[in-house]
Amino acid sequence: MARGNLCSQCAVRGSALCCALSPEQLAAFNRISYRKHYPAGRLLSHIDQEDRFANVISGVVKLTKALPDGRQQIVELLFPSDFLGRPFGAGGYAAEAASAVELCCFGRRQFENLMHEWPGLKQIFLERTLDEIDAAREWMLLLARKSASEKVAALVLLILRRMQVGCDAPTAGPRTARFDLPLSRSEMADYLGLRIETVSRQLARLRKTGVIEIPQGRTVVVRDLAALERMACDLTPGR
Amino acid sequence: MARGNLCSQCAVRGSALCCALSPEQLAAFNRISYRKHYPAGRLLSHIDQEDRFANVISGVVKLTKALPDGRQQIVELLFPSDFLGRPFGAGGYAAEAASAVELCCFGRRQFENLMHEWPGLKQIFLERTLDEIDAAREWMLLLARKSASEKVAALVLLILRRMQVGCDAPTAGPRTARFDLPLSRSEMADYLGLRIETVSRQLARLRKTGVIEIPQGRTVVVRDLAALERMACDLTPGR
DNA sequence: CGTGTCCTTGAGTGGCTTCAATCAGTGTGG
DNA sequence: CCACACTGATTGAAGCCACTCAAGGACACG
Repeated sequence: MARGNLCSQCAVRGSALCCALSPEQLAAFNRISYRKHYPAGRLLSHIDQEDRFANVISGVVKLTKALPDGRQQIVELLFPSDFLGRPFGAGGYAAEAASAVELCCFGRRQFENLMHEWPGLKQIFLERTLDEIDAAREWMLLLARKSASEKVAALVLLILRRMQVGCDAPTAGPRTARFDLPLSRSEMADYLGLRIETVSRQLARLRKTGVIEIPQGRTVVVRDLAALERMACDLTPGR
Repeated sequence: MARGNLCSQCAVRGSALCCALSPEQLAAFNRISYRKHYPAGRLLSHIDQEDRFANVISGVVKLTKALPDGRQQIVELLFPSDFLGRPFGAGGYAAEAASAVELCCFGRRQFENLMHEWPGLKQIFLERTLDEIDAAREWMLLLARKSASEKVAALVLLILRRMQVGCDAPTAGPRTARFDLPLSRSEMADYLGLRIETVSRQLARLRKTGVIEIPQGRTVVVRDLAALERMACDLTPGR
């Protein structure tokens, strides 16, 4: 729990909610926030229970919903600069660190008050929330209508896009890329509405057709990005 | 297009976004809004294209997303008092009247400006948007993890709950209810991620087990609400 | 009475799941 | 250093649920 970090030097300064804050506001925000590290697999539910919210600084967080009988579904993946928490209401999700995670934490009430004091903050929070709805609906389309192979291709593409933001952002992305999946096969299945074996088989299929390589467990090399986009029925042209 | 309707006497006065408005604000809103009727099946996309938003006053509107090859999915159903439109961004949905619909329309820019002028409006809009996310994620769980019979039961339950709001709202709902489905079998399938034949078969199954009756096409009588809730894996106890 | 739409029902198929075995990688203890 | 256990991933075989294709019924309309 390291306080004293300077928000102005934060890795997600320009992309998280805080990008809407003036220097003075940022200084005020700096005073009420603190950083915290979590290992992969750690439950973050206490974040909600202790009335805390957070920004993801590094790593990936998964939000899951479950049925009483154990069936479960990841309903969102949070990447660096994403917001974690459910203001003005309950929630009902479980949050868990999918990889090692660094969070920027702050009090629920404090944040809600700041939103009322600083209209710019509420505005950008609202816009992000609307974007989240768009993303959720896009995923509904995937869950309901896409085949297993389309689903897996779409997920690889999603991770590729979200991970390479920040590291390097060439105007026109490269046609090939290498990265590590932040999810286990089981988590991929939980996000895609599939079984782990199906995910494995579809990844093998992508590998056999030369679209990707999997030199080692979680490492993926995209050989043919265009083909991957085609297979994913991707509609969002390189954001 | 009937102007001159009094917002203060509106059927959804207390439940739509406008519930956050003071009498003066409501009067101002009254001046920029007008009512419009649409027959079932009419595309409402122009609402977005003409930079207009709306509240649903009566009837049901469906929001759909589609893949290039024609596969499509209803991503949300809008009931009376729900908001139609996507402020601060694109959207990419098709809106269509599922039944005969009456809308309360207003200009996009005007509404966005009002949100900036009246913090209470923006606040309630934000809260509703967050609720929509919760609903979308609940539906993701359904689409990805529930069986066909669970899906159909959940949809009947959803419609039952959303339709009986307003007409009669006993504290503890009755254990039996009768209503008309605002959706065709085809639309039910589009919302549940199923085929029309599967929906038909599962409805027949519910009928044969005595949980519901279907005296006529779209008319449903729920005989055993508790059983229906059980079959739907329903988690939200009578809201 | 014919035509169209919507819904139902049946038969057969296929894609994903289920069950099960194997493999690779890692850590542990003798 | 190696045997062993354990976890995560892969692969195979069999089964099932929802899909596909197809026919027929119910009802409204001209």
